[in-house]
Amino acid sequence: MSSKYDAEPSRLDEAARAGWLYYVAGNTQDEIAKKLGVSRQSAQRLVSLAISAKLIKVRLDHPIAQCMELSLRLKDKFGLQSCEVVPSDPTSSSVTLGIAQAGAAEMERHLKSEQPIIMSVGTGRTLRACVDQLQQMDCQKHRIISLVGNIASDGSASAYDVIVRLADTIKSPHFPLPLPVIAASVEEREILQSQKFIRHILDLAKQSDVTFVGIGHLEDNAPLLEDHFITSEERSDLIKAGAVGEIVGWAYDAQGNLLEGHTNDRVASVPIFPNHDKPVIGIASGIGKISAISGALQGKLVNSLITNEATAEQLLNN
Amino acid sequence: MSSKYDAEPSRLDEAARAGWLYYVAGNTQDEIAKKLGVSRQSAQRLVSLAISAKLIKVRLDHPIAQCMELSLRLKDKFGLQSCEVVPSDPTSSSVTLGIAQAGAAEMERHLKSEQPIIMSVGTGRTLRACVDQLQQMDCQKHRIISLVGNIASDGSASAYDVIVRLADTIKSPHFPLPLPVIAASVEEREILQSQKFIRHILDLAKQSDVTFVGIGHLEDNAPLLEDHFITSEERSDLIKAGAVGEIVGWAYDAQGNLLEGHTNDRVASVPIFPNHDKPVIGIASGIGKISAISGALQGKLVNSLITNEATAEQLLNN
DNA sequence: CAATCAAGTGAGTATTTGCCCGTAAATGTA
DNA sequence: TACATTTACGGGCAAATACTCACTTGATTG
Repeated sequence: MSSKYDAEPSRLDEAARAGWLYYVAGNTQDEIAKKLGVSRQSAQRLVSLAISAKLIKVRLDHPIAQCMELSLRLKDKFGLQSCEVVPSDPTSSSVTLGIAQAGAAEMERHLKSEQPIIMSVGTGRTLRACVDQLQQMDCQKHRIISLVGNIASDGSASAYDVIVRLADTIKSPHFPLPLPVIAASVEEREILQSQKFIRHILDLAKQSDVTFVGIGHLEDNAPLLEDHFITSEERSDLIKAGAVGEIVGWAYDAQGNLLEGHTNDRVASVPIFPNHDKPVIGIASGIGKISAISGALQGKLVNSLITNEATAEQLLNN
Repeated sequence: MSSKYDAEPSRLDEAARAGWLYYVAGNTQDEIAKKLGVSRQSAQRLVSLAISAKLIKVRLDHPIAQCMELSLRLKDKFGLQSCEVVPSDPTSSSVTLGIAQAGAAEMERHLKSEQPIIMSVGTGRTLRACVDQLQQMDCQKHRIISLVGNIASDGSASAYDVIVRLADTIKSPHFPLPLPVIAASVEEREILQSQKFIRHILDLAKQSDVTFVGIGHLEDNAPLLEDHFITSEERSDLIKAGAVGEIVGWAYDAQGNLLEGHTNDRVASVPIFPNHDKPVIGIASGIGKISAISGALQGKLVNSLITNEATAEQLLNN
């Protein structure tokens, strides 16, 4: 007679119950307190725990006119397959506010497909925030591929381990790319990528039905730099060569042309091709990323975009 | 800035924006009012419009959520006073897993009452499992009544002696029903039930503030049969007459109508009445019991239910 | 053109919620 | 064991939110 149910319901279970009663069933905290047999204050704590534990996920399902307009104009200007613009909160400092929910919604849209699909993903803070907003699903028939290695130059795994977290949430078979982001040399990259199982992953990535990538800038606090995938010198070289941004490690200039040479000779990520016919969705926002996003759009490195209002406006004034 | 893209923001758009700022960005209505340039009251109206127009979608990402939704739907479908659905553990074969804890919790909730109460209980494996989960309490002011006799046709006491065990755990005065479950004849039932102290118990049972019963099926391995309260022939007769389940011995059909005649003429248990105003809580789970539970719910023989996820889903697909 | 009506607004008010803080229980430490 | 520290609890209160009501506006219509 021993089981996981014997244990008194964990605090999180209670929080889930309280959160459900509050947000879904519309009870007041007093009613919840009565139903759960606790004080009102405890009920309040449970509800707020449900929020802070990310049990509660809120989404807005409406094309706001202003954002619609921006989205249309962006599609027009850059020939995008699709574009979603979420409202900005001018007073919030969070970079991913709203974007994360929209990205998660887009991912879910694809994951709900009846047909088995191959979804490939990049990495970074933004994608990670999206994945954190995903709801639990059972997607055993789909396959998730990582476009980018997760090993830093010091051998540690990346802090923004998007693919593992993603696969965990949606219970999909997944294929991380056990490579450095940028190999030590051209030869090393060749050797690493010629391994049979790596070739298999690269091959799967090519068949992707949908791709989600973040867009990295190359300013002082470039993600590639902060995560120690490139050195400060390498960044300077890239800047001198005209680089404005990077996608899964591949650096490109203001027109979205992939750079020849420099670190691009050693990037071990899955190659990216402009003008892909399947959806390649860039998720990015922030004024610091304007030129990086603009470049990616101009070079058609991505054909879909999820961003926010403020960023969209900047992109259009560009 | 005027172009084909311009669309004046409709009220819903404003509502969407307000809802977004409120729920996603976490602004207060005052802040929203300022940002949208309207009064605080208007902001409040926009936010509530966003909810009532279903623009805002809240999800709870936790196994409990599923159960709460099922519970709500069951309440709706069968007009129940209350309904609790506990998670199913697909890997466990135990019928009472989780149910027992939930049932015990519900019992404790009532037993904690300051006012002296009368609680009546049926019998069976499920109720026994609930009672086994009860914590020791001191409930001398309450009274516990058995709804059903505990004597089998061979004179032995029932193996699932719920009431004694219950009273033992909570130290309450208790009133077992020293009768067979099903008398040998209509006359015998009359004689037995006319005894003064039996009448007293039946009378107490009528005053019950809360009632807990199991729900028995009438398949091959029907509890009534296994415990030798009825014979195999009697079961066949019942089935032919349309019986799908029984509560404290009273057999009923798929619509929850108590059968006329058959063993029901001789059942010595406390009578049960549909549409009771006090809580009558059925505790049952298992796919084998679906039609029995469904009948009990349709006929309002119980007005509250404790079951598990899998059973709840079946009941709703019915 | 006045009457009617639907929809929206702000003021006022009741209810609900968030949070501080002192106390009590649980947990960790010597 | 005794003591320190953390954790949880509930009372109380100010802030935030929901609701009611009387009024305005503007469109519709007989």
